[in-house]
Amino acid sequence: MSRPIRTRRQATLASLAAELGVSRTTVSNAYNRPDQLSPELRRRVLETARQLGYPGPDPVARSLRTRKAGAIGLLLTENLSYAFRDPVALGVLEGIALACEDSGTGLQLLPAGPGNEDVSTVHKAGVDGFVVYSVPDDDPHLSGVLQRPVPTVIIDQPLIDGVDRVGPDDAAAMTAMANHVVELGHRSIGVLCMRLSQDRNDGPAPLSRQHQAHYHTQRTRLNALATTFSNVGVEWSTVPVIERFDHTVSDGATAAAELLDANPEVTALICTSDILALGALEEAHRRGLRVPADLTITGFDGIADAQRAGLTTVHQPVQDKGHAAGSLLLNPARKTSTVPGSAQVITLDTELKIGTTSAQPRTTEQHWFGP
Amino acid sequence: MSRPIRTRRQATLASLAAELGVSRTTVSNAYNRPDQLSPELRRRVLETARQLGYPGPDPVARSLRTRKAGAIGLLLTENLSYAFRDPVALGVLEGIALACEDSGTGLQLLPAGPGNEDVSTVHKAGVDGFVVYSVPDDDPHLSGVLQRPVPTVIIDQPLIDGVDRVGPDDAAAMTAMANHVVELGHRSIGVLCMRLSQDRNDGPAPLSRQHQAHYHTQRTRLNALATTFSNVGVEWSTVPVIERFDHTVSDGATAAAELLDANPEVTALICTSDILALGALEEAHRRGLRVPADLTITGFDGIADAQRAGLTTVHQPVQDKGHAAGSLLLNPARKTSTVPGSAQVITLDTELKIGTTSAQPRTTEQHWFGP
DNA sequence: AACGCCTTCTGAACCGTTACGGTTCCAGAC
DNA sequence: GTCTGGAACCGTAACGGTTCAGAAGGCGTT
Repeated sequence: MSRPIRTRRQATLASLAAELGVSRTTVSNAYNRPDQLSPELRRRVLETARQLGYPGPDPVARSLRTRKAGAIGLLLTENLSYAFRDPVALGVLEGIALACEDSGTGLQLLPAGPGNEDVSTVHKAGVDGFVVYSVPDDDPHLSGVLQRPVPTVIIDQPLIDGVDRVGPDDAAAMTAMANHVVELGHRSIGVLCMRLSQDRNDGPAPLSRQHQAHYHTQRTRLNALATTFSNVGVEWSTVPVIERFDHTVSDGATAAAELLDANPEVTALICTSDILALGALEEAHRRGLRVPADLTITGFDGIADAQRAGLTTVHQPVQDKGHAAGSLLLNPARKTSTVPGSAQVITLDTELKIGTTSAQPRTTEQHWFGP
Repeated sequence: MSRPIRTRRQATLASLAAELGVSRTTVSNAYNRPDQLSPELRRRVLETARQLGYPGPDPVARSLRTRKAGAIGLLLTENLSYAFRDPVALGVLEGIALACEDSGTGLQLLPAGPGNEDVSTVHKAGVDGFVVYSVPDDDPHLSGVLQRPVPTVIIDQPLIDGVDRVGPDDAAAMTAMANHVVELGHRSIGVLCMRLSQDRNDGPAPLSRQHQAHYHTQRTRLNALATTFSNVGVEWSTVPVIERFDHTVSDGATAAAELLDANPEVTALICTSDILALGALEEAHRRGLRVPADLTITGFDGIADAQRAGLTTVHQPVQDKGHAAGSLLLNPARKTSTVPGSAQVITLDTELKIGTTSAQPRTTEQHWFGP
């Protein structure tokens, strides 16, 4: 197998047509509509193309004319290492890719990492639509995407008027988790959460920061916790919330350490992700705390490692999430998208999974206060 | 934040120019070469663009004119689930993505799974180059890629004249591993290998199949084993080689079971991948065989799980491999590519890692035969 | 002989942009 | 008062296709 000889200048459909003495239309038809010309002529066209080293119609020129690129873009404002290492992100990515494969569409990963302030990559991407994942509310790349006259689906966050969205009902899911912890009797809790904004803040997240968080899902989950616990008399402003910028197990561990050092009275640690919870679990073991006897730990996401660890968590179908987003973008339901305000929203089912890391608090004396 | 009102027909650079009473060139310059026009006019252009809902120059038209798509394609003839689950594939993918991110280039995953006989996706991808990974010698998508007048880099396999390649020296690496096993004294060995061809064959791979394997790296690794062991008097045709189509730990386990059932005399199991070796390890434990006392097991790749398991293996830098391939494609070294036969080849270093799964065979009587 | 129909092929418009090689204008030098 | 040089802007010609409305010719029907 060897590559065709590159002629002085690449052959084009026009030069091929000239060589054959037929019109460009005919050559085009030879590739795209075989029924529009005689088999004999088609054979000749293809044969001559081979001889001239003509590689077939140029995809870009075709895209310009047909207004179809045959690919969708994925906007992910994260380091690639995150996308390829985090189980949740990977599941979502796989789901999107699967949807693309189903419809024979390419999936273009856009280079829009945190260090990249250059929005032009979004403007330069020749794609038929965008999936947006794991992006803060105020990301400049996102507004670049929204300017483009192509359909867009946002996964999880942010929630933007008129733009399709796929995601779980975070508020309901976290409320269910909070209720579980409340019903077990915990009133002294701590929270570990993921990045709330683009500016790094590894440490306590005060109320103000919680409220103006640029990551919608984190904000929503914290709100759900705040509401539920306030309803049972826990003053939310006194609940310690520790934030971590990076999302690794060891970050979960250091966050748990930080929280337990400052608040040893805590009986339950609610984490907004399984990764953080797994780290908390490690730290608890390191301290000789028994889980759940001494400390209840809960997660969010339902990743495989969490299941292995018996973590009490909220399971969400990450692969389905990606697949739903891809399908929404690629499928003919698109036709209605011209009607304003008709954005589609797909809400995914979540499931509260009670594992072996949650139980009643050991000391329940504090509940016998009261009137 | 809300999307701009879609006018009857999308505004174009030309209509914007008409509206402003300037030439299209000027509008183009407003976006691409701010220094070519006065700040005041530029402001007016951008302002009017906003009013008209003009989203900036169309990326596809721009690509046609500039002959740059700003993205490269990744050809991977595998199920996406493989790409996203297999640690080696994931590492390679990450490396490629990192290289793309460095240069602000998009990475387009081409839908070319095993079920997809349609080569047109390769022809329709508007990209500036291709990275090819994990593709058999005779794959039709590959020849489609090679026809395209853009640079291509192949990772690992196949080896094609005049096409750039990045990969380890599989023969040398596997020879080193074979020597290690030979030096330990093993003469009765078995081999577990990955898919040799597109047609599924879960079972023994006879010599003929080994020789006409369409996966170059597997062929090379088997050849290295055959040569080394032949040199010490082991008749290669009697060495059991068990093939698995899918590449999972449990496939490794069943392959090991199959091999050990038929050849209980085997003292060392050489696997052409860590995943298979990890499966073999499982199966050995299931049978109560102690590793390495009763059975030596070796892998290939050096994935994280293998290190954790203490596997004796060959480590290859998978992420570097992807990164090297991406860089080779994207960097200006491209200029020399017109000279025929000047394909670049990057050979990556490998390292034999002796772990705790290889040792001398327990019964060495058989060595005391001979003159 | 006129008519309609089918097959096969063509001509010209169009997709939206950027590269290229200008022209125009005006301030400042001489 | 002419010349010069740079800044600002412009017109034309691609870039490489697809598409649609027909033209030309052959053939069967009435």
